[in-house]
Amino acid sequence: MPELPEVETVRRGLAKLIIGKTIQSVSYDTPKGFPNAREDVKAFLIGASITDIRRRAKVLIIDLNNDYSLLIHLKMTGQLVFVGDVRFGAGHPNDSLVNTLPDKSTRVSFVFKDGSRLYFNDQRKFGWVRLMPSIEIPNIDFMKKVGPEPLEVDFTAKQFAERFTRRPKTNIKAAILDQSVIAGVGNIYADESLWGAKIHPKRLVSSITTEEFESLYTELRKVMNLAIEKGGSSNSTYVNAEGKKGSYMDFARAFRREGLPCPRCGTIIEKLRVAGRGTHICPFCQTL
DNA sequence: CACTTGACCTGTCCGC
DNA sequence: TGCGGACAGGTCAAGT
Repeated sequence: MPELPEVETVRRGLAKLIIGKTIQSVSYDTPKGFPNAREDVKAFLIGASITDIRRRAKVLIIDLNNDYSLLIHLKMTGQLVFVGDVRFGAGHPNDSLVNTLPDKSTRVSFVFKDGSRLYFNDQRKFGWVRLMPSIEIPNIDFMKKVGPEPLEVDFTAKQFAERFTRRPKTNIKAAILDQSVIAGVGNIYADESLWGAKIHPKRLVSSITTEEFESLYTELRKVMNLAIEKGGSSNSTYVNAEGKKGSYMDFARAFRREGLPCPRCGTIIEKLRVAGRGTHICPFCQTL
């Protein structure tokens, strides 16, 4: 799923909906949905209140008032959906999804003291939730190796290009998907930004010029900011914290547009496989 | 070591 | 309709 813009959309939605709420009960499947639940997580969760919701790369961090935090990764099909009042039932202004939860892909359910609920749904079961002391978060392997946040205001094009020097012999698409190079980029926004910068995804990193890195930096930030503005991309399962889809796909220029004309030159967009992922390019604008 | 490929799961879509 | 295979927003472990 969910890449940086989708996770950020969920974060913003949840921040408005659940900060300050107190957990009354929690249920989960183990070990898939909640791998460390065996460590008696309920003792730390029940009675705790949510103080903040942060994001690092594609990981959501829900801070509790007892110095513990929940880390959540949505992977491909994860959803975090808040249901304000289950008594509304059919006819509630929210999308129908909130009226049908929990369902067979629900992996973790939180019930708050006011009766509202938060569901972690994940069709493919790749996602996870973990509880850990907040102070230990920076020490986990992922946080130690993950690259910089591309939308930070003080993150420059020069810093962006410098990050890629660690992967000189791979192709640019594999490098931009590598979370240790840049945080939060996934398949959609890799394709969209490479199209914007007119760079073929199979180009070797070592062949990319300074000007091309500057263009890729600009396009990536533009595309991700637009995606956040549009509430993310919903190909199939992605929804925000209120169960609603994002509309970035209406603005996509290459991703999943094979067979359609390039918005820039009219050449038909092609689909190929790069770094093991479906990849979409304009064969006229993006050449090897 | 750097890089690439398969595995993890369930569901859907497409061709026969 | 049914069945098989490919594929899907991500990341690891295991291969080369």
